[in-house]
Amino acid sequence: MERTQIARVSVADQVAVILRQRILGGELRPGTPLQEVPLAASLGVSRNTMREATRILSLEGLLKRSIHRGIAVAQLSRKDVHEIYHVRRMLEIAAVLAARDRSPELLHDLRAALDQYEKSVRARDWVSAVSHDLLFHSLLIRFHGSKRLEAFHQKLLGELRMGMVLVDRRHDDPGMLIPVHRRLYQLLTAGKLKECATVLARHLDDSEARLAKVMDRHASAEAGQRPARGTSLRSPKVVAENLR
Amino acid sequence: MERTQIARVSVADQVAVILRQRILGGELRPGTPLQEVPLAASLGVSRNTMREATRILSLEGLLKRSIHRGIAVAQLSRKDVHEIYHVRRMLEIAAVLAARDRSPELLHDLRAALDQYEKSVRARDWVSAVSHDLLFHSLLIRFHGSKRLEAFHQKLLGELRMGMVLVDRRHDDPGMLIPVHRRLYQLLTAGKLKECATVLARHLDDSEARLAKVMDRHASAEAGQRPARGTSLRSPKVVAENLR
DNA sequence: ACGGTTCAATTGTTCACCACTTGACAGAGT
DNA sequence: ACTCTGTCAAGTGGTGAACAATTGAACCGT
Repeated sequence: MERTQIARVSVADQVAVILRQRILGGELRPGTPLQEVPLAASLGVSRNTMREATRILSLEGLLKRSIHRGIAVAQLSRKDVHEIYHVRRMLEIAAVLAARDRSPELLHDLRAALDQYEKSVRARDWVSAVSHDLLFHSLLIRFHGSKRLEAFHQKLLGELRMGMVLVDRRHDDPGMLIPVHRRLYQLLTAGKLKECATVLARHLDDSEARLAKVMDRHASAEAGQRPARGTSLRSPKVVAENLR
Repeated sequence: MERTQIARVSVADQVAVILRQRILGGELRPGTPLQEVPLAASLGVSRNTMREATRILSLEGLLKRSIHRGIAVAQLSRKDVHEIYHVRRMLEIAAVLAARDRSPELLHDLRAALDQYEKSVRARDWVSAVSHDLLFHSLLIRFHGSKRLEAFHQKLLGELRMGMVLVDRRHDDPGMLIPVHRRLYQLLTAGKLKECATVLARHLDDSEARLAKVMDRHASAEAGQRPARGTSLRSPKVVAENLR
């Protein structure tokens, strides 16, 4: 029988999904302050429900709550990026090395992610390309056979993606990564796990370096435009000017 | 100046802390159904605040929410235990191997945890003993230098501890683990990381086996007392009988 | 014994309200 | 001009009461 999981999710969860999409999709950029009342109104839910949703996302690390000061989309520092890549290296390499018993379906999923990735790149759909790039890495984690690790890794990728939305795709070619991923897949199916691990390690190093570079460029460009202290969460003046 | 971080936590967070203590301390046993209204009333907070707290704990894995069906203290299966130990092995062993640059303060904290552990065992304070046993392992993770890994590991230990509260301490001697921990500490300070890692691996295997054994015994004992299906979350009959 | 119906209990969600904190602003004092 | 201080509006934290939706036990007729 087709076990179509009936949509049995609370409104708060759905709101969290929507906000997550907007953040990860780059619609809500890091640092953006959010106000409960307008946000709740814009989605047609109550303030309490919105608060539950923001609570979820703040525990995921996508939003940052400062008590009595408001909520803002989280911002990744270069230190955060380095930390996340350190953990990714450990988890993903260990996953590949643990891939002795690789199920056909998992390999099939990897293949599908790879194909979708290439397809998106050819179609110049960068958002979809990044998604399938990261999906490929998520699938690697499944070799561990641990739901908890999968969830944790997914959370890490979510945070990382927040840093990625900043990058200017005109100066960065996601298509470059196609051959590496394809190589990883081939080595994996061939059972050459150690070689696969070393390629993966280099791939992650390279990936981190590219992201760090683009973040540096972004940070220095930003420093010229904004005050050094960063924008405060509250800004009555702006509101007042909008009312005029 | 003394930067005493002023307690700046929301009520919901404090409620979460209290519930966490009760769950981890064994006061609220796995499977126990919780009702929002009485629980909120017992702590003197509103239902909304209590819902925020339960949301936090359910995301931590300590509570399990079934929509419209209520909340219950989560229950660990043997499969969960195995999974958690698999992840622990990976994280903790990697941490030890990464302990080339071991700071004196971290070593000092490890030493302190060790001492406290032994002290608690001598005082027959099992709850405190378990706490410091796990604290020792948490500190190991700090060699990674990653806040995110620390938080994740902490979450794993929290879940694990929920399984531990079931064990009957009369049939299990926590003091047995003292020499192993002491050995780990010695090897670590001596810089014999590889040897330390193998000892740690065996320690974790042993630890898992002991917990699995005691959980099996508990499960079979429970099966004789309760209906096979497990208790349902709602039970109006009981309430009605209490009112008579 | 079986299958459908009723119904009270509980959770999900909304709403209105108040307390408290924050940060901008204006005026006093130097 | 500069700093300090009190004021004030905006916004979040938290409460309590209401209503809607769902569940599952009890009931009922066959």
